[in-house]
Amino acid sequence: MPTIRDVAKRANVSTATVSRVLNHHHLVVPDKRDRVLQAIQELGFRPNGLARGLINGRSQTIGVIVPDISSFPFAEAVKGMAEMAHDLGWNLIMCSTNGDLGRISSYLQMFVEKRVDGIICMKSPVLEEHYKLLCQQSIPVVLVASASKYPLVSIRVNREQASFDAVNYLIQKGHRKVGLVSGPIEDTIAAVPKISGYRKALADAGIEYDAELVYCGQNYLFENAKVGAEWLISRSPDLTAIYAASDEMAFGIYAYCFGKGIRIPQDLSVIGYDGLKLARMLTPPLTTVTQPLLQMGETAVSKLVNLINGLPGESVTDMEYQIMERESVLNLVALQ
Amino acid sequence: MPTIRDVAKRANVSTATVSRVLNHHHLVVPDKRDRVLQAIQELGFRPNGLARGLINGRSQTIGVIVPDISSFPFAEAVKGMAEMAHDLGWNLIMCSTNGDLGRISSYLQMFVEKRVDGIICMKSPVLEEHYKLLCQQSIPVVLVASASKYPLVSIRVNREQASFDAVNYLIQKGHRKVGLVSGPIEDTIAAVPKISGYRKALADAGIEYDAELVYCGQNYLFENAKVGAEWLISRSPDLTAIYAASDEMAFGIYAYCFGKGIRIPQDLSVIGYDGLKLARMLTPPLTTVTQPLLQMGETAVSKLVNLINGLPGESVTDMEYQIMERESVLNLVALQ
DNA sequence: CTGAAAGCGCTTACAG
DNA sequence: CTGAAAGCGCTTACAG
Repeated sequence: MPTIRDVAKRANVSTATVSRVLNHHHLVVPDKRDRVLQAIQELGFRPNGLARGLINGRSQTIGVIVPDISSFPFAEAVKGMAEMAHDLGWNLIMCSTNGDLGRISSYLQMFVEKRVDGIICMKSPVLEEHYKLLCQQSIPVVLVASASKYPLVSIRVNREQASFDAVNYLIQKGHRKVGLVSGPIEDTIAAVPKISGYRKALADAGIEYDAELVYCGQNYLFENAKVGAEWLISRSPDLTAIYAASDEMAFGIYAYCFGKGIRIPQDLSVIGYDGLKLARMLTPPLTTVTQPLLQMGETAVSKLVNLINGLPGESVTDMEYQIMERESVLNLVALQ
Repeated sequence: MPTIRDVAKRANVSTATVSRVLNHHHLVVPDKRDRVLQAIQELGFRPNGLARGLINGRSQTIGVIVPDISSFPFAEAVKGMAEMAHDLGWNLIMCSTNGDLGRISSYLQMFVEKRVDGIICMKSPVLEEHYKLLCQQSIPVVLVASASKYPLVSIRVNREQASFDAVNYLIQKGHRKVGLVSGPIEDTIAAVPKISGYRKALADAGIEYDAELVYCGQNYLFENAKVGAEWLISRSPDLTAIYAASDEMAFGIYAYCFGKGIRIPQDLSVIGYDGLKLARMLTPPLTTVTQPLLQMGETAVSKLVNLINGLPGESVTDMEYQIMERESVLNLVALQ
């Protein structure tokens, strides 16, 4: 593989000059510049990014940690990151913890060794040891859909408010007995604020909270939601609506209802959370709290690049969400 | 950030000795080894991967090109890659072409500059210019679910055979009028062999081919399949089964049928292709040709690492697929 | 077993 | 505007 010295020799200049051409220094005389460019062409020379990184102290690389790349919401956000990274000329090193939080430390170590210029951490906790390491190495971090007691730049949706709005939407449509299929109560980042928004909306409408109407799953997945639907409906056959903490869970509720001959929305209204492509594919199309997942991924990268370049970033960015009205919620008010 | 010299100074040895400890050379006297280890601890030293890569000519990094990370099948395969990469101690640089094949060249260039040790290319064409570059730089490549006229190591499912089996399965169940919702005919990698398997299965059973029973979409997505279902059913109301070229397309057919009151499988049988998590979630659960997507991703990484280490690899690995029988195909034979 | 020294491929003051 | 030289942080023959 040709090096900068080969190019220099062929163009009959010094390696310094070649380097200048490579880095678009404008103080190279046109004649030499052309010779260098031509030599680069002829040799098929490609600068060694490792050597560049070593000397510049920059790798043009961003480390990304996600819990599970194949999970629907993460996959959409990661796509946004990949797009923005491409547009801005950065690379992404992708790491999936696959539910094993212990891997976070080892990935962080690896990021340090690889000298990534910044890190995006999606829905993964930043513990004290992690935070210390990041500070010590002074690597900028952007959190996505996560939370931390440390002052890190964070991009998220206000889950409590969004949940409030979702449940309030159901209430406005005349639903008084509203079930919740939630994620695990231990998930303080996502499950707890959603439950809290649910409770506030009820309280706001003067509806008493009923623990029998809240099912907490082990995760946010399909199978769990089927169990949750069964759990809720068998205990409270008269509920008219369910708020699902994820679109995939809403899908599980659909499947359960279909099996039992329960019609959506005629017999049961469902509202989801996430705003996946999937939500549009359901029959009937799912009304859901839509987070701009793609855009969150894009924003994460662009904010991180700003941080890397020394620009300040506001600590928390609340992204806009919206309740995407489709056909899974019955308007009881209109029926009266 | 401390360097190897700081460690050496603190441990009162040479940098060479520190390096030996780092690389587990067993010819370091225990006393010094311990001092070095302790100095590393105290300083929080982390070797600079860029410097190591520069000198070793290795970056411990694999470049991955996929058409769209957020697409269901790719996301599952990428998860497999990430898992195996983690287990084997490699990093993945992830690049999504997002349908723009022109990006392949620029990603390849970037991979060369980053000195990746190998490349995985998923369902993306390797053109002459790409192949030349790869040979010239002698970077090992593994193709996944792709095809190439060049002798590259390739991991795939025999799509023609799998399609043959899928259609044959329908025929065995008594279906004689079988529709096909295919991807674009220009997709010689995936669509053409599937169509060819479909035709062979019909021919084998003595059923005449009918062009009115084949719909070619623009892609493999949900919306397209709805159009396809409409197209097929309006032309041939008496067809009893449809073979969908992707699970997502099968989902589209489900949605269309649901809207029209066509029951699956009572009125129409559907068989899919891919074997996504999604297939299990449908109602009724989708019978589908299941490719081991996760495992294909894992295999891609492990084979690539072998190539990088100079071990030979057989050029084409046909992965096992299976027809996962669920509940979307009616057995007409049993009904007679 | 271990250290001094050269070198991986690049960039950047420095002097001219 | 440009070249010689030093240096980024590491590894590895080489000699001892």
